[in-house]
Amino acid sequence: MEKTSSNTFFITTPIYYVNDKPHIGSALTTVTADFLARFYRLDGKKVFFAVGTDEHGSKIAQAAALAGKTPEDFVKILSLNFKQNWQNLNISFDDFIRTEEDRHKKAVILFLSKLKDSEYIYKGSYRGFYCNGCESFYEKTDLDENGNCKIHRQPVKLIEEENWFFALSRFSDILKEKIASNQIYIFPENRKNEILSFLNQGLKDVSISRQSVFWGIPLPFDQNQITYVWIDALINYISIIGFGQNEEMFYQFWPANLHLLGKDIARFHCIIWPALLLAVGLKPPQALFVHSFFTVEGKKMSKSLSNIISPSELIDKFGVDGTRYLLLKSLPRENDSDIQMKKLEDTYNADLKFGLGNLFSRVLTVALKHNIKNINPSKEDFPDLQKQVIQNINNYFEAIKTIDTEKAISAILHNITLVDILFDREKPWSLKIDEPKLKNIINFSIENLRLLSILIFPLMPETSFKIRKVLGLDTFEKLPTGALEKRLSWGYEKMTITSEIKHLFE
RNA sequence: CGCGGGGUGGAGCAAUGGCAGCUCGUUGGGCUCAUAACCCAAAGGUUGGCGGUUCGAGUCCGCCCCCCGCAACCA
Repeated sequence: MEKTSSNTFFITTPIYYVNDKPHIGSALTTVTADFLARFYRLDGKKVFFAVGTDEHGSKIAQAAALAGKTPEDFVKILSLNFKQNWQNLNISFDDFIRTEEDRHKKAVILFLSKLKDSEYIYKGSYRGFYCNGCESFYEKTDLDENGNCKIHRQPVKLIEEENWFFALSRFSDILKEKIASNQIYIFPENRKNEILSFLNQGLKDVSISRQSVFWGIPLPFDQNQITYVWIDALINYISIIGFGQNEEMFYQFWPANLHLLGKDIARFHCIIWPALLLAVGLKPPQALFVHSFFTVEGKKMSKSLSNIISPSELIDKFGVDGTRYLLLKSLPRENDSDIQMKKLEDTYNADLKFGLGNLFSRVLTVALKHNIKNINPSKEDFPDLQKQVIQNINNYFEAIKTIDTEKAISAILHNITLVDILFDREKPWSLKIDEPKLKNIINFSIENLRLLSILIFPLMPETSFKIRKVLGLDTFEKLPTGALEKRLSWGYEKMTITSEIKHLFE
């Protein structure tokens, strides 16, 4: 079945496993998704932006027991923590799904029933190394040099149990074809190539259930087996838009336009998930963006190194918008990239405090010094520079198509520089009030600020609003189709400088 | 020889075979409207190594060295 509307945009982040805390990695994915969601709302799309938490599995059950809580109470608190973190980062999600919610469980049960009805499910046996302490299975590669569990340093047992299997192997060719032809568009390209080369080796079937786990969703056709958490988790992408419960909404948004994810979970999303969907007759997602990881001061982020940076640490230092900006500018695409506090501070100062912030102050100070409050930009205000501004805006749009946030930001910075150069060249502060050039300079600069306020909105919504308020402009989070282009045209509206100037960034 | 990506000034990146550029940082100068801000300039490179093709190679070819990603149920 086709999507019922071509104007919708369904975008997701992974649902985060509640056993880990939110860190700058999960914040990175989430902020990037928010940037896109906000952009597409401005661009006239009907956006559905989904986030959530993954709450099942034996690890959670153990952690809950350790904390002396029931799993239900335990995950509720942890899930809320994620939600609050995203709210703190001003994430404009449209819905937040928890795998413990009834609506999700219902969707999982329906999905698995359909899967069972397909010819792709069979019973087989699963072999793995079982650690009593962890109550979970490991692969050989997960064990330490003595073949013991890394956490408990205890010997593990090779256990074989009956599981239900999904015939993933039968999807190799169809997936290859769809990915190679970009019907399932995986990018950046290196990730697509990786997935394709993996597919070329042929796929093995995967087990979709566990016997030894109790915290999860029982299979509808075998109550003794619990749905394997990954299968459970992936289904969130359809349960959140009403799979099996709200058909109208579901077909409005499915297939997803874009799944965002980190490279660690590329396989599940690029192979297993599309195969599962195809098995039950649903369309695979249209696009998957796989980003790379941050290292911190040259080292992998890990609990054992205790070098994990939390979003709140960055917010304390750089504010919400500053944090969003720095994450987006640092988004690692093809390769991992290194985060260093010193560098983040440098970037914050150069781009925000002394770039955008300083520009805002100097432009408004000069305008008010000459008592110019009413701004009416025209095509005659430095047409050569206008051309460059428009070129940069085009570059910004192009960059967003490929989720190249660094390039999008670079386009914004270029427009800031244009005004700084103009000021230095024309020295408006020294001009007399009746010199016609003065008006052109102020017009150009303020109009550029207006355009910037729109361009930065998806990145830094609060800062955008601050600028607009001072310029006497309305604020908005979504626009009808085609309206963004109009609003980005030179001289779209008159402005009146209304309030006192405050610094944008401290 | 498992598959794939890459090695370019201190950092991050860019260059259909045609003067090796951009952003940040550093240094010097200018300016003083602006948040020690802004503008200009300079320094800084044998483009990982060796060889080859070519009038001309970061770019093409061969060999070598080094880094990184992926190699399945880690939720």
